[in-house]
Amino acid sequence: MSDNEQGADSSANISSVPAYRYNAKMAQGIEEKWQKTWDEKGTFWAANVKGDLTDGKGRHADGRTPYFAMDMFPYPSGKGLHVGHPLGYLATDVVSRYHRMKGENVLHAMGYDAFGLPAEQYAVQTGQHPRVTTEANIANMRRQLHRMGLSFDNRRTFATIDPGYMRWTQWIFSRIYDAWYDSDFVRPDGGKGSARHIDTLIDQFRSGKRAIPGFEDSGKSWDQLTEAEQADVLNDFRLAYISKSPVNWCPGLGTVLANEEVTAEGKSERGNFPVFQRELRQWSMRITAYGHRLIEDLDIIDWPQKVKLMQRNWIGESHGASVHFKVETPDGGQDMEIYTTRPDTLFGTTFAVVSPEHDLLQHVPAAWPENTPESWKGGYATPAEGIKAYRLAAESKTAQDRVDEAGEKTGLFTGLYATNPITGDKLPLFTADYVLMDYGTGAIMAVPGGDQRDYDFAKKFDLLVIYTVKPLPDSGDDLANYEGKAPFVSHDGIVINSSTEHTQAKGDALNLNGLRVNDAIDKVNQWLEAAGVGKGTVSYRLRDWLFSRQRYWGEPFPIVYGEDGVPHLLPDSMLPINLPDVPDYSPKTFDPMDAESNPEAPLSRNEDWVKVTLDLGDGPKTYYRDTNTMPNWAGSCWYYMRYLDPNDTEHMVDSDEYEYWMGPNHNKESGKTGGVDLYVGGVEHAVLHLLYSRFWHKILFDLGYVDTPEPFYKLFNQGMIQAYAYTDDRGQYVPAAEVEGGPADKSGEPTFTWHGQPAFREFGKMGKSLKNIITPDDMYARYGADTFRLYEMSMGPLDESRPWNDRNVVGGMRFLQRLWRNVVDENTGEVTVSDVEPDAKTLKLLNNTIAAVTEEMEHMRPNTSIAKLIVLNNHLTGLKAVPRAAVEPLILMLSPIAPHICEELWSKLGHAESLAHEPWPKADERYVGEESVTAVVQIKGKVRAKLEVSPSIEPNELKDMALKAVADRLGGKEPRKVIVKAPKIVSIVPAE
RNA sequence: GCUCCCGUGGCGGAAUUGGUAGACGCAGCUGACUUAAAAUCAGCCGCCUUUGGCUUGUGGGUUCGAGUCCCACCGGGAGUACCA
Repeated sequence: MSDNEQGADSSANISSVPAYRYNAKMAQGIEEKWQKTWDEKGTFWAANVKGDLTDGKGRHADGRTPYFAMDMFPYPSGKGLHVGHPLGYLATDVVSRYHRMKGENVLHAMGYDAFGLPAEQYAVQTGQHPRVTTEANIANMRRQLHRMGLSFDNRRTFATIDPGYMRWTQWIFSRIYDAWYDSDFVRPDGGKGSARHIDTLIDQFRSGKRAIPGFEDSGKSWDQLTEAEQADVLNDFRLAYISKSPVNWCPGLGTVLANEEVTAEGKSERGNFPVFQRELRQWSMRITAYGHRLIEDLDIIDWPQKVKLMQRNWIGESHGASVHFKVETPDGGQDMEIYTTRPDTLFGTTFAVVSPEHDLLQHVPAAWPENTPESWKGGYATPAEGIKAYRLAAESKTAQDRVDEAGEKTGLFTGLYATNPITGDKLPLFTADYVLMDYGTGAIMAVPGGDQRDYDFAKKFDLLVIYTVKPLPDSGDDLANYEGKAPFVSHDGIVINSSTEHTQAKGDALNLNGLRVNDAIDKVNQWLEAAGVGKGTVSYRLRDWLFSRQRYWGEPFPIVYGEDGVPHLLPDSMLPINLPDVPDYSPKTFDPMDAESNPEAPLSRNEDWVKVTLDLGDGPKTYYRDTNTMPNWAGSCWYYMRYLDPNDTEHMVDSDEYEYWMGPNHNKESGKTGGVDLYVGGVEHAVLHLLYSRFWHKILFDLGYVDTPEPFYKLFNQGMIQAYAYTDDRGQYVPAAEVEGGPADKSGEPTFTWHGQPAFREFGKMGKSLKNIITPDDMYARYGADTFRLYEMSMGPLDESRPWNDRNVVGGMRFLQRLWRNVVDENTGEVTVSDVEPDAKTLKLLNNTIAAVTEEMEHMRPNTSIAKLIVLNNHLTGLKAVPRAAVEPLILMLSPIAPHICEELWSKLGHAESLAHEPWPKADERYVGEESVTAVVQIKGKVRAKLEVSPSIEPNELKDMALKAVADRLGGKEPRKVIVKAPKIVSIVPAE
């Protein structure tokens, strides 16, 4: 290849710009040339241990350490990328290139999450089939990413919509459907509880080892049940099951949604439409079975604390007790089970509350008991009448209403009384909407002396308040500070007023007085269990994962229903189940407030597809396909494994490849946990994708398909790139590119103008409507991909958000130009480096830079790496001749960040092979460190003198020098104290 | 309300276990080169009342020494919300 091809700039001949200056145009030529070379030579092809990826071009895996660096794969939206999107991709690319140079076998690839709402909505907008628009969007995104020089193994790319991929998504669903959670089973790793094949459950039913729920007293054996009865029993155990409880119905989107997709305000995360609770038959996944393990295993992975905390909070494990209260009802009494985290406060319970949906409310008396205070009746003539009205009012409240009114308690007496099992006290039973049906048991014991909500309620209805915990004696706090004003809610306290001595309780005596709260909880739990009225339990906030959507653009379920409505799993040989053509693939949406509307799946519009004749082992019969589709999270739950073995038609992933790339011993950095070595993506997936993915992985682990319990060992959240946007004086956004900066005003604030009018700056996201979008394509045209990469990597720490500032990009460009000039004569294009030995100072700087940059790269700090490389380059610029022995390591160290220009310079320096697999420079220990250091002499912490000393100076020698240097300040007096930290600091405390 | 994170020059940001605050870049200023400009190169560049003093959101504390540790407050961001 000739230097002239990309070096000569035709415009340079007219102006005075040197012919071989590194500028945008030259960068473009260099970059496209190297991208082509990498593609042709398969430079970034990672070698597999077996299978058809072990072909000639990739280097063979042979014992090299594997390193798997992965990005959260993107939705190919129609808008294309802006400069904020690829920050994480650039980070993983820099890391991948660095590890490749460390001699590791690096797996780095990119796929596309192409099902789901964004792709479908874009298709609906443009009136084209989703497959057409999705594939066009993928092509455009692939082009933008390719132009960035990302070092992907392009043989391993795929999209979730590919039939060869979707087949395995459906296959995994089938495995989950055919599994149940055996909480008594001891796993090979020693833990208790495991997913197992549904046949093991059937065996337990058959053998009588486990009673068949619902048929305990029927005397029927498993084989005497009808097919429909069996299916119904199994449904309650399967990990993928048809839910019978209320689900989130979003009429505005025309689909049901998972809890994770509903905001705190009760709106859909996408579109912000109201969401209603409706009883609809929908697919659900039993993620609650894994609640504890999903929390527990956070300890063995290297994730940001923030994300771990968000997952812990979302799962919301709380330890408490369930306690049975007897309730006197007209029909002879009912049992009420309550859940509490503070069983130690049972003696402070003065009333009880059930949620308005609670079953107990069907057993209320016909009339109010005598002496019922008027305020408890809510103005209603009978309990039943009041409860009906109260329930209706509670149901009509949106989640937002509940949030707004939090603190303002409402409620109604039920006419019933519950008996406290410890004290024997008769407690009035209320219903109130501050008790939620879907948490705990939907019923609580109210302790106004120890809980703010119960206290508020007690004040409103004039109920008794008893304190059963007082502040610790040495806390400086006193119960008198609370009485009549507030509950004492802290766990740090001493139990009081809690003994059966003066009560009518049955069973053994119990005295909690004087105990610390946690000890009292243990003691009371033992008592409850012994008395048979309760026990310690664990409760979760996490709900099962609603898994079906009424959408066209998703994976169909591998399920058909017989004429009798019994579901049947289709055999693996029938996979994939492809999407049919339908007359109209757009979702059926409704008035966003129409809670009574019913979902209508687009797939149901193709009757020929829905109704099929199949032979499922007992002769041809008519079946009806499930017309729901899976949520887009399905495809992204397991894609990381497919990169390992993308073309396998026999397995989801080959077990030897899994072992090599992700197994428990694949890489020292991931310890024994295994998993993806580095996973980079936005924090917005903390409780969505990352929770679902862990859940699926654990099922596959339990069932033996993978041998590591966690999918992602190290997680890193990149920050967001923010941007300035500008408005005119009417508040309309104006194009940011056309705004000019003005002088600072009187208060020091900068001013801005747009075509002469005043403009106002605001700060936030990059977006089309804000008219401040800058695309990678803009950057390629103005500076080239290397400068773009350099700028994004130098902006600051990768995990922090920061503003894009167009003006600063030029700094990176200048650095690359200076590096170029250090190697190439701008006018002639000749290589100018010298083969002379570097001088002592250059050697020092070079080796210190290598040591420092290596350290920075290990910790994913490209910003400080770049700063140090600039220092080295600036030093070389000042030399008469640039030594090859100094500039070559510099080029190698810069190459992960600005790979194209470095490849070009490397080849100009006479190297025939790409530098992608060149060994990372190693610092020569003889030249690391400094000749002399500046020691600082401080008096009372203030710098009073500086001394140039040897790094190995003896502390006593340094002390003498320091005392001499500041002798005049000490006035001849002996200092009170001298602290010597050789060779950097001498700190002197003078005499008074 | 609760929990977590973050506050450093005009701007983006540096600063091992507490040890010279402001690396590197942008912007700005001076000079060289140039008819001139750009580019490039060499310098300067926290603030003030400049032999010195002050300075990492504010006020305290611990320490010989605090951007870093502790307490309180102010400001910004994120998560979460009647979860018993």
